[in-house]
Amino acid sequence: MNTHEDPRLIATRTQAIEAALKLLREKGVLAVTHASVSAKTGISRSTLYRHWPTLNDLRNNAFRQAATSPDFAARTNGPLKTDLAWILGVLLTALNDTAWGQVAPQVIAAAATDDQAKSVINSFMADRFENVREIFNAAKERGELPTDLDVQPLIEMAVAVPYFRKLVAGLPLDADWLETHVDLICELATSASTTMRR
Amino acid sequence: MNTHEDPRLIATRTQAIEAALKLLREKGVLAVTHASVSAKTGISRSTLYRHWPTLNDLRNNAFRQAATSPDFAARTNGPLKTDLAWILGVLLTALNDTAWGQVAPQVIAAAATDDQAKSVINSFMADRFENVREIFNAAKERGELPTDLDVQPLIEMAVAVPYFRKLVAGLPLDADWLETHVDLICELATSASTTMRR
DNA sequence: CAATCTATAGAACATATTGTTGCATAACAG
DNA sequence: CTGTTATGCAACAATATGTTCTATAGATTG
Repeated sequence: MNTHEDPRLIATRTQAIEAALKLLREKGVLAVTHASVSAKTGISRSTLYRHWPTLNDLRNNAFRQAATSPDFAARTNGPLKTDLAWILGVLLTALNDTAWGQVAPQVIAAAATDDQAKSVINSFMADRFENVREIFNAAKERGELPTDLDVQPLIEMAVAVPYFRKLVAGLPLDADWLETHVDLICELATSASTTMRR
Repeated sequence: MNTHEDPRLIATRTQAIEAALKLLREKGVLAVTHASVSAKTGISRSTLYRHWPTLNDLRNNAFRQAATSPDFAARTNGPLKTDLAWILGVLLTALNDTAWGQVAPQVIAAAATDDQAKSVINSFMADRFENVREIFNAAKERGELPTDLDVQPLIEMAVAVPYFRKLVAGLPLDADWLETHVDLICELATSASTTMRR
């Protein structure tokens, strides 16, 4: 029975991933190679190849690490605007100030040609959608929104704009923008309530 | 005086770019190299290096070609909803069915590490913003919207969501989605008119 | 047309990246 | 203590990315 893994495996993995993430943040995807991680950790190149047979394997591991590091717990105390401002503020901080912000563009980049990277980004986004959905659902339960309102398009708008500004348009994410954005989403949620039912 | 360029230069450039774009669409960025373009055109590798000294130079040239191919002329006859549905329909078609749709993710990808690619995507997006802005401005002139309405956030929402769905979330762009999206943007434009002034 | 540039083709060379393999050594598990 | 397994090291191979040189074909100018 192998309930416990060889401690050497664990040590190699954790050290290598840590170094890979550091390289990823500081010098970009291209700087993450078996050779560079080897140099940074002292782990031999051949060992790294044994753990991650290809470059994409190695890099996607660093991607996953970056994607799981930010803390995205939603608050659902209400009112809607407060909760939305909170979760989008967390997203803003994550994009501006954490590893994920530096790494996300590179994951999107890799996702264009690599399925592992695509799965990293897609599952990350699914979690983000869920965070926002919880908030809308809580607003429904409090009676702030009608229960049959279709919130999916609202969720996408809430999350799409910050990513678009950061990744595609090269525009900044600051407090002013956030306030306007939250106002618009709330405006839309309440005004659309009269028309947008599913 | 050199008002006319050597026809050999022009021939080389046009053939190489055409081949590069084809490779870009069919096999992805990674397939665009001096060697592959040489094989496809018969132009010698050394000549290609003379025209585009680095891989990025070569690829960005193909990017620019893809970015200028779709036709994005805005219609501003009104009403707002009709014009918006038109321009976003053009964008939908471009992302689903043209070279740009296949290439855009790879340009975004490259933009993460390459400034030329960043400039390609940023100027492309600036043009898209302008298309939508014309439509809102026309609506203002017709009196459909108050003249002091701040349309920038609306423009960003209109354009951000399709790109986000395509590039980041891996969601489809279809007619149903388009209709909902246009409705929401119009809803927001008119309802926000009471609150969102600049 | 002749003389002179200029772009291209082709091949040889250089270097870095991305792995692969075999073997000795060190660490672990029972 | 004994077999098993992960690691370290060095050598090797294939490919990608350029560079440089020379001969030739094509363009331009007078």
